[in-house]
Amino acid sequence: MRKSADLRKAEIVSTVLEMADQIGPDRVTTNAVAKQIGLTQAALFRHFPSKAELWGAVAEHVTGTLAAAWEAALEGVSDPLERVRALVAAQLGVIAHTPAIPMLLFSRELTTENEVLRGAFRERLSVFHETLEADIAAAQAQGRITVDLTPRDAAYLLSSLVQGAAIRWALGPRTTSMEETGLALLDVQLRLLECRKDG
Amino acid sequence: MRKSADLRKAEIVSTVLEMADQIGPDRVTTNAVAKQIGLTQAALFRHFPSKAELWGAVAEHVTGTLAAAWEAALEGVSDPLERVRALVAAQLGVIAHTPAIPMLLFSRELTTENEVLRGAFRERLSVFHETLEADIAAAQAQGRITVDLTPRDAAYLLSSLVQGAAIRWALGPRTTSMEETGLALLDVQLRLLECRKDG
DNA sequence: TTAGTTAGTTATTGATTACTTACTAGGGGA
DNA sequence: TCCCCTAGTAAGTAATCAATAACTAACTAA
Repeated sequence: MRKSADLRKAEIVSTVLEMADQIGPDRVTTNAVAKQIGLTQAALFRHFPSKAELWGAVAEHVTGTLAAAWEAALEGVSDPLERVRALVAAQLGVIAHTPAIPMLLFSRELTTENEVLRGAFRERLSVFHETLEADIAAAQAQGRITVDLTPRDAAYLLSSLVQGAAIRWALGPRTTSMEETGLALLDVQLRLLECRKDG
Repeated sequence: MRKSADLRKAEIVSTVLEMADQIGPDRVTTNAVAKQIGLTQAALFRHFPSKAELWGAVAEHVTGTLAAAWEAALEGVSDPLERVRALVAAQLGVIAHTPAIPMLLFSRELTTENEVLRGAFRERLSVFHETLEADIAAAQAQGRITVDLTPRDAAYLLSSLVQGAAIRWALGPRTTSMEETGLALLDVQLRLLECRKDG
């Protein structure tokens, strides 16, 4: 079936992401992608001049999805503690919906192969970290989070929580919901971070 | 230079680990390894019947190193809080010394390709988690760690801390010492976990 | 109706992969 | 000294990879 170039490009990108999760990013060959979609291998190169540019489009899609999820999560939320929770929850949600992301971070296409993509990903993750840090600092200023630690360290602990949950889920049997277990652990960590009222 | 088979095998395994870190696990071809050592590619197959068995030896070496590090760290340490710290510190140390480990967890050789290796790695990591969990429970019984969370969740937080530190270091510029920053963050998390004396 | 555009195919390329076969050299033990 | 085991080499193999070339069918606008 003949599709428009835009639709086909989007289909290729999403197929690459699916297959990257299923068989690993480096196993995603042009032939495998084409077969999965129902095209010939050569047809891919009508939409993307090289495989590297195909991976570039995939990376752009992923970083765009992340940014959109953060923006949506923070939409109209002003309470710093709620913003922290919303950010982490959004991150967990995107990873759960796009399980190839953790593997992608370590794939050769985004690290060894393409230094630009590696930089783009790192920059995006540092934006996440800085946003987290700022809201934590605000919560500390309100006396809602303990000042026993720096906002930077608290942000590291929270982003580590996401990464740990993602790793366990990606490597595990994937029976449980990553989002649920991640959010449950987030609640535990936030309770530790909150200033205790008891004596 | 002609070496004994045992020495050569060990040299091949350690070379694979080094190159896996430098260029990524899937980029480690038999040709690249042979060239790095100064042998012909065919010589590798005199020591390992297939590349899969070579990766098996690498995985065995890594899991063995981890187990040895844990044992050494816990040697003669009975205080549960100290054991927790020693375990996490040992884990950070091994990863810092063998930086290919995080990438290895997501490589096709240990996930898609070889289901046995994947299982071996997961089992080893769950042993780490259970040891951590037991010592945390002991520390809680002593009233040294808050009972606000389950030992399981606390262990998840600590292993996530290691994984997060490893990821940031592996993907980052690697200017700082992973072990130092990891240990510093460990202190922060342990302080949050410890029962507070103030009111 | 027709001419141009574009998504698609078939067939093939050179490079690289893991792996094999047949041969060689070198060192230690008798 | 001689011999034999073994680490190593030279020269290939089939399979698979990304990419290219030449061609075709389908859609669109004039």
